[in-house]
Amino acid sequence: MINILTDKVKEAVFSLYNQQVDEKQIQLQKTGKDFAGDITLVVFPFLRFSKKKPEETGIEIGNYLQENVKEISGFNTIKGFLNLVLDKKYWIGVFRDMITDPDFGLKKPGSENKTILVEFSSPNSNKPLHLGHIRNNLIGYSLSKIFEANGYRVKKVNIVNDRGIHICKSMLAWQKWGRGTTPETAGKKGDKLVGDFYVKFENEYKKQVQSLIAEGTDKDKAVRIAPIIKEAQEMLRRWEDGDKEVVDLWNRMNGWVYKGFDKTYKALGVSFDKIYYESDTYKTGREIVLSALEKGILFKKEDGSVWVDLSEKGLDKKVLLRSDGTAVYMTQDIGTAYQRYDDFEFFRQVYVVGNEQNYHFQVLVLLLNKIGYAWAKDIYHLSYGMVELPEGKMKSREGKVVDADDLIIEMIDTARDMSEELGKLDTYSEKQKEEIFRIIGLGALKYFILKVDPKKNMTFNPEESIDFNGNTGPFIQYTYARIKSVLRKAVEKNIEIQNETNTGFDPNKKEIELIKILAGFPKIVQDAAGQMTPAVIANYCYELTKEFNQFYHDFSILSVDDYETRNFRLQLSEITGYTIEKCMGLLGIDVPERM
RNA sequence: GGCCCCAUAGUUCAAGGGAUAGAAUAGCAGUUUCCUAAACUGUAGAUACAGGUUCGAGUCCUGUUGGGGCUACCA
Repeated sequence: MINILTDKVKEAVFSLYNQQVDEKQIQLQKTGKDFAGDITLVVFPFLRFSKKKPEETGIEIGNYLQENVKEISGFNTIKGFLNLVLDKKYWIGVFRDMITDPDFGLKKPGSENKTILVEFSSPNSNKPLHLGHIRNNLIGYSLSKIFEANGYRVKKVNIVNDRGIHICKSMLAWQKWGRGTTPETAGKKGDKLVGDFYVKFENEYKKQVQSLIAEGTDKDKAVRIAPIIKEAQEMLRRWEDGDKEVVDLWNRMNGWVYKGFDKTYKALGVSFDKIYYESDTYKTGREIVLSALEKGILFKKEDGSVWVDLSEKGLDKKVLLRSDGTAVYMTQDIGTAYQRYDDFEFFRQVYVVGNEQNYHFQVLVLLLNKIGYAWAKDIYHLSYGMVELPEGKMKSREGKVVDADDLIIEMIDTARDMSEELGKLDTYSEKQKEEIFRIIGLGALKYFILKVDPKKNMTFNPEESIDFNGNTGPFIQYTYARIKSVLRKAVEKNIEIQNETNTGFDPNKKEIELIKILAGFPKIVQDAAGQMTPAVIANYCYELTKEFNQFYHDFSILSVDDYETRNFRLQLSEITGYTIEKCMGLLGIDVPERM
């Protein structure tokens, strides 16, 4: 519709004022809430052509459009705004499209014939997942659904940082104080157990540093020479040499962690098409760096370390291989990116990584470009904001974190308490009930996080986030359950919904309003992909839900005698429920049949 | 020190340079003989400060203040 109007406005200006206008000057937008009309044209840009007052210009263009566009049934102008009213028949036409096309708003998977890679999660293998990872996972997962809905082939990938000093710290602490503990003997998830040893290491390390300082060593030196950190570094060297004992322990403990991660991923409802491990990709990275060094793209310092100079781009020099030849984070990321292009020939690669790594990705892209990879330009860093707690930033070293598993359980518990109190599910089996509690609890958590624009920092207040009223997941789920309930009642009453709507049918204002919102779904799906934000979907879904609740409150559906009205309202309810389900699906949120 | 990001009701979030800045929550006041009241209705409350660009600025530019991040031969 917007496209048709854009052309017609161009025509109008040409025929009225004999001027060509640039499409950028044609601003068509949704009419504001308190004004009559559906689409508004901003006429200010045309004043220099018409040489008339804004209102007169608006009326002239309005007249032209009404005569030449059959869907326009009227218009009004207020100041420089031309509000166009679309005919009810037009809206009923759109409504029929929605009803006949179950995939309304969604493109066929793979119709774009382009592959987008979405990297998310990217955990370290030395500690459990926390709230920050939850935001990361939810954004990444939702985004891949949104890309799919726009017709792209999507590959969800994860990179595990399984190599480096951090994992050696956990390993060392386990050797020292573990006494052979395993997740089984400790009765603990593997990632939790390994995380505990990481904390043990850090505590001991801190102690050693403090006593060194007390003995008169200065702080910087103490941090470097504490015996336990020396041991950890030695262990890392042995790992890089392939020392069997170290590698075996590394494999064993990582295995525990992955098992734990799998549980958390499963509980969150996210999955991956391919998991990369830094321990595999860092070697590729090193080869690339070495060959680039030969070509003179990089340079070597006297001590043998390899660097890239990005000062011409306004950035610093950056180390790529240490003087002992070992790889750093950046080296590994070069290797991973290369590997992925080799695997998938992506049209675009989106990294869902926190904004504290903005600099890292800026360097990565410039570097890949410098090395000569044409696909470097197709890399996009979706830099999401930090999740803060009301008392400030989470600090994993100080144990000030919200654990992912704990949070999920807490949300489900709250859903259970609330549901039992309301007592609407008393006739269901325990198993059925638990499934509903899970859907609600997770829905609350996911929606709370995804409704915020990824780019922005957000505050997570544990008390407020478990509120299930207002702009929340459960509010939307509740509306869905009510719609389902009405549809079930219709079946009980032997009322069959006919898939037809007479163009002569005259919906009331609220019904038209709902159709208008429903008709906006395809654009929302596109916008969400374009702006790479699930929040667009969440806010749309909330708006739709609220509108439906008002309709539901004000009008009867089943008890209407007039066949046509009742059938129309049932269709409207069905399509609203279906659209809610699609939206929530794009967010990775399930909807319950009842609650 | 240098570079980057952010600042909207008490609080948590919205607002592609466009109309009277939307919601939610907390507060106050209401709505259940009727399809699920986890609902609906009403009420009050905000663009950090100072300039500038523009017909028009929460949005763009400059400065100030306040907050966060990066600036490792950690990942």
